[in-house]
Amino acid sequence: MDRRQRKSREAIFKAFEELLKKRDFAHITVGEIIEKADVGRATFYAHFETKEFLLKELCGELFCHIFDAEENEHNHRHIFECKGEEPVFLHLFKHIRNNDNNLLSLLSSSNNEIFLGYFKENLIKLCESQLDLLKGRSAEKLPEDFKINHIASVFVEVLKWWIDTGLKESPETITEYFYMAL
Amino acid sequence: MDRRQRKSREAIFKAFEELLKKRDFAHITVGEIIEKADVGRATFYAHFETKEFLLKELCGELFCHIFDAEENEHNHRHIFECKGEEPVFLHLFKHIRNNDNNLLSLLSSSNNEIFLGYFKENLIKLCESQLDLLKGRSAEKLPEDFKINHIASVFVEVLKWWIDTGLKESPETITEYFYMAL
DNA sequence: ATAATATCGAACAGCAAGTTCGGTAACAAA
DNA sequence: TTTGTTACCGAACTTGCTGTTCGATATTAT
Repeated sequence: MDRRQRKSREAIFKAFEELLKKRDFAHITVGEIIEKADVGRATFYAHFETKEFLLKELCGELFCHIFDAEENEHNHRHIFECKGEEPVFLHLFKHIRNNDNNLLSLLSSSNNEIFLGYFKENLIKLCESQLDLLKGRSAEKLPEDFKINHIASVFVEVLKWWIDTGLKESPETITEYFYMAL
Repeated sequence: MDRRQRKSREAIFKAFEELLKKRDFAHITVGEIIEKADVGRATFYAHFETKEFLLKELCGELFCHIFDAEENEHNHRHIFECKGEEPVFLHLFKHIRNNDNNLLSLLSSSNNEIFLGYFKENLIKLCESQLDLLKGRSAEKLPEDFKINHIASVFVEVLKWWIDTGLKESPETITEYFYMAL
């Protein structure tokens, strides 16, 4: 890809992320984005059809980097590789509190619902391999798709509570809360 | 209140609800609302500052009728009074499937996240009196505000799943699912 | 009957979205 | 280095929606 294209694209993404931390998505204008990114109006529309497509692509990159990296080549370390023995949900809580990929900033903004929605979508794929978490609980006999959805839902809701109450607990403690709530 | 005012207000609410069933809130225009409601543009703005205020007032009326009626006088039967012995959550599931107050239509539309958000807000007040649902479970030792939030969250997520999968279960069954998932 | 007021309808300014186009600068390949 | 291509700029433009204004009309309450 042309270096100019890459530069413009990156500048737009970066400006957009900055704005998303501080303002509702609905109230962000293309004018603000291109001013902060310092690119021309026509350039923006050469890259993205609309504001909505920009958001979609941002989320795609964001969660692709976090969740889909496990299918990559061996030279690329992703979120689930770093400490193979730790429970995957503890990993997630740790990386989030670390603000990796700027995720915490976005989940803490007024746009949290948007990003939590994308987050849950990707989480569901992961939860299909975690059904044994419900072994021995009253929930064990529920329909499979209900259980998958339930695990992902509880994770997202615990995460939301954790962020809303100011990240007071350690990742280890909040992981325990998560298991207890399941 | 002037009869004219009441008529206009009702017409606007009704038109707005119809549109909300079929279209994203963000893409509904004031022009569409007043055309469907058959009122003048100035009239709309005499009643509501913006589209957003209209939505807020609609939700206020909607959930006030459902949740806050228990503080009313005795001659008004609300959602929690009709069958005093039934569990309150079963009541809720029943009334929702009944499409009382048009709630199911709104929760099934593309605007479901908006209404589920308001729904959860109101549900939390109710859940403060339902903490004994977690007695004897692993979740019993969690912080109180966590538990309240958890019960409301699971209810909303179960409700969402129920609607998304086409209301295939009876209210009784889905209530059991809810208790098993807690 | 009278005074108050809600409505209408049409026009208006303001703003943001998305398009167009000619000129300029950066790029990649020979 | 030269040449053809491509991305960018910037400014002007159309379009569509928002929210306001105002005089005229019809409805309401007293």
